[in-house]
Order: sequence, then structure tokens, then C-alpha cells
Amino acid sequence: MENQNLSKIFYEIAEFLEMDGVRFKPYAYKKAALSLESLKEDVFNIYKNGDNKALQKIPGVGENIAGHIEEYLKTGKIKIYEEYKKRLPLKIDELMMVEGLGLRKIKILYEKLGIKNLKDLEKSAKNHKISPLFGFGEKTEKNILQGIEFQKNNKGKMLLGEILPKAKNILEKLKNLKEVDQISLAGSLRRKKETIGDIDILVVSKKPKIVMDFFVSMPEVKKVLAKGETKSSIYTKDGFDIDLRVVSEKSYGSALQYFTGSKEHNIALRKIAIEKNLKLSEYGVFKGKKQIAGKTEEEVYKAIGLHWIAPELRENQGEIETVFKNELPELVGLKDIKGDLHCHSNWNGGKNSIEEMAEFAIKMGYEYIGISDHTKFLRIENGLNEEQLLKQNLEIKKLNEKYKNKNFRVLHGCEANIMTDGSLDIKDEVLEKLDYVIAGIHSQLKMSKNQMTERLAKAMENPNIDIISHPTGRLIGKRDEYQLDFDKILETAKNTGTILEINSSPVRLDLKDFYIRRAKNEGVKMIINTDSHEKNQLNLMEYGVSMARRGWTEKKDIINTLPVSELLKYFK
DNA sequence: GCCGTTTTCGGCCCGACTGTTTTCAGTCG
Repeated sequence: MENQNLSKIFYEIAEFLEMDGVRFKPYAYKKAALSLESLKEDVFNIYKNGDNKALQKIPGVGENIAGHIEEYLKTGKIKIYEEYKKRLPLKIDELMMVEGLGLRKIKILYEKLGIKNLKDLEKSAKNHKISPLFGFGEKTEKNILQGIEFQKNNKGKMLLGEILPKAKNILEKLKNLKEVDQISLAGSLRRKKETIGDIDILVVSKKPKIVMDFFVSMPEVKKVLAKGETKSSIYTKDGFDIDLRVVSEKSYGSALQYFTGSKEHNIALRKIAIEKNLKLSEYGVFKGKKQIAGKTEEEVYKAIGLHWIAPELRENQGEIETVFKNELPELVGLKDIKGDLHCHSNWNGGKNSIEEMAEFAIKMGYEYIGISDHTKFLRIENGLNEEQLLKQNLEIKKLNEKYKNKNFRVLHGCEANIMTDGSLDIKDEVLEKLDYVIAGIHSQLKMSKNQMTERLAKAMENPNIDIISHPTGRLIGKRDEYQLDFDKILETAKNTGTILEINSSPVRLDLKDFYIRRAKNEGVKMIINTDSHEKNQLNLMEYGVSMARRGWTEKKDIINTLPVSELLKYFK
């Protein structure tokens, strides 16, 4: 599928055009790139089954860009792109990571000093070659050096699960100020993206100066990046940025809407506003000069003719079209979750006993917990063999006697290993005795796409396997997903009634939002589990639920929203 | 370069802050 490659090329062409100071064209190329990125159909098929005209039916693709696509499909190259790369042979991504450097400045640095990458940039800045340039200065040069340093210490973005607890701490501190009337997280953190670049906080206050002064002098602050009456930014000792905005009460809703994003969602909303002869900004919805909405988000959406949209959906991936049709899903919530079926005990690599795990689950208000320890192939985790599993089964039966009158139940499963040929490392006659079986891939992760798809599909056809754990195997920022034909996996899951896991572990979040939405569309059932190796990790459930919400799922798509009797019906 | 529920031409989201200017461009979100 060439969609992603083409999308990347068009994004880059947009950047080149922006460097040249061309107006509006970059916007067109970016739109086409975005459109291709989320296009379900393969452009090659669209072209093969139609022609150039068929390509022009793709939103954002007109005569010219269709021509580029055609050229690419025929020759593997796009001429203007190749020319740009030759003329401006720069590591744009690398240079753009430096705060304060944009495309215009990057081009000037290349033309005047021949700077192509981060290394060149650092050298020039250290030798004070940058400050004499027109439009640059001492401060810019210093900021560039600091930006490079920041990049070195802080590669990439932070995990949602790492940053959300820290953000909540800061939020609490600000909340305690008597000058703060209202407060909320905003930005990608409020949309619960799997990785977060920085923290955005929005505040209502009649005394913004006091709030800003407090904010920039918190003990967490390492550097103040900007400070104004309405907007300040800090860099913390933990290595991330926090932006704080202060607005008045009458603009709180519109500001919250605006600062929550995403950028694409906001642009779409503003266009809708313009069509209705209104203006939408962070200060409100305006008819001429008169503000007609802004106090709450609901009011803002309503003013431009829409129902409120949950932050997790605001990615301009169809939510606006869907809200027009009044067909937005009623998203699953943390409160809907009745139990957690992927939990490890101290029988293998876990920290707590089965009883301790169960007690914690009861405190969380769950109706059941499933113990699913590793099996024997995973020696490093002390995986259980057949005999140990049967022994564990007896212990769980005994424990359930204790909970008989408590409306709580411990279910017995295991997390078996899918071997390279798709078989399991535990005999079927033992698996049959368990309440359910999770199976996952933990070895030989680099098989070819065909082999890996075959391996997983064969496992799903095993009548004892109910759930596939962490189906794509990625570790965010550390390890890519397995090579898989995901459409084939969905088809097999559907045909065999196999449930796909949404693993809540912050580094996994697997399935990810994009796949969750595809699974939902295909009618494949999912389960949100934590993969806890100690009792406190049961609290990670919120991250899995966030992914599920970003994947548009409702209660009915997620089987652990069901009471235990209903749940068991979904197992083979 | 794309697009049209007033348009096939004339628009293309909006505002704050910084650093460099001396009225503004670039960057960011």
C-alpha cells in the first residue's frame, strides 16, 4: 500500500513550498497528505480500477496532485519532489525539532551557512555564525543551542501514562490557588493521545498576573520559556513543557475547545462557523462583533449547529460528519468496566498473591478478576506448566468459596504462548479446564508478514483460545509492531469469535486507537485489560479505556463491561 | 493547488508572544 509513502511525500512537498514562501499551496498539499493518510482504500487500486479522474475523487486531490500520484505509481518518483530534495538537501525533521526554528529560518540557515542538519547547526551556533544574520540575533543563537540540548536529553514524546499523573499534580497545585476560578487540562493530554509532547492547562481567573507569577516560580520550573498576561510556558526539571493560558469566564468554553484541539478539528469547526457567517476563536463564537457563545464547550458547539464532541474524538477523522448525522457513538467509560482478565500473580513473575489481586479488584468495585499467568515456554517469567495450572485451578476454586456471598468471582485463565507454527505451549486438555485462555506472541517477533499473519490466524482458530493479548506487539518508542496483515487478522477474529485485547500498559496500548476503530467497524469484540504484574497496576485500566474511546468504541464493543454470566458466553 | 447548499474565481483559521525590528515576520499552538 503506497498511501502512507505518498502522504509522506506530499507533507514534505508542503514543507519545501513553505520554505520558498509560496502561499496557500502548502495548505493544499498538506490536505491531500492528510486525506491519503487516513484513506482506507489503496490508491493503487483506485487508480487501477479507474484512472486519473478516479484519483481526483479523493478529497483534497485535484488535477495536479492526481498527476503526481499517477507519476509516482508509474515511475516510483515524483519529479518536483526529487528536484526539491536536490535543491534543499536538508534534514528538515531534525532541524524542526529545535524549538523556535521553523521552515523559513531553516532555509535561510542553509542558504547563508550551508546548515543541513543538527550537527551543522550546533557547530555554527557555537561559533557564533548565526547571530550576525539578518533576522537572527544573540538570543536566537542561544535558544538554538538550548533547543539542541533539549533534543539530546529528551528524545521524542512522553507516554500518556508517564505524563498524566504529573500533569494532575500540577493541576492540583494551581487549583488550590484562590485566584483560580476554573481549571482544566487541554491539548493532546485531554484528547488522551498515546504520547504527549507537552502539557496544556487552561485557567479562568480575574487576577491572571498572580496566577502567572505563581506558575513560573513553582519549584518544578527549570526555565521560563515565555511569560505574558494570558499565556506562559515553562520547561520543568522533569524535562517537559507546560503551557498555561488564562482566560475570562465568558471565554472559558471556547478557549477549552480551542486549546484541546486537535488543530485539524479546530480548522474544520472554524470553517463551519464561517459558512454560517460566524467567527470562532478562542474568545468565543461571534456574530459580527457580538459574542453569542463561549462560556461552555457545549454552548460553543451548539452555536455552530453541532452537538458536543468528546475530546478523544477530536481528530478530524470523521467525527464532524458523524455529528451532523447525529450518529456519534456513546463512548465506553471507565465506570462501565466490570473486571480485568489479564492479571499475573506471584505464581509466575507477578508480585502479589491471587487473593491480594482479588481484594484490590473488589476495592475498585469490580465484579470479577481473571488470573492469567504466563505458561511454561516463558521461563524468564516462571511460566506455569500443565500440572501447576491445575493446582492453581484448585486454589482459585477455594478462593471463590470465600467470595460466594460477595458477588465477586475469580476467573481462571492463562496467557499461553503462541509458538512459531501457531500452536500453544500448553496441552488442550488442560486449557479446556480453564474459564478462558489468553494467547500471545512472546518470541520470534521478526517473522515475515505472511508467516506472522498465518501464525496468529492459526492460533485464533484453536477452539480453546478466547483472547489474543497485545495483538500487534509494539512497545511505544522501543519496538515496532509485528508485520501483520491486520485485515486478515480482523477477518479471522470475526469468523472464529476470537476477542482482541486492548492492553492498557502505557508502553503497549495495544491495540492502538487506529486499529481499535477498524476492529469495531468489522464487528470484532474487544476486551480492555491491564496486564498487571502487581495489584496497583490494576489502576492502569484508565489508559486502555482512553484508547478504546479514541477508537470510537461503545459499551457493547467491549466484553468486560458485561456481568460475569454474560461475559462467559463470549468464550468459545 | 483545491474548492463551491450564494462562488468556476477568489478565497484559503486565528491570535499571542518573541526577537528582531522600528512596524513586523516568524513561530507556535
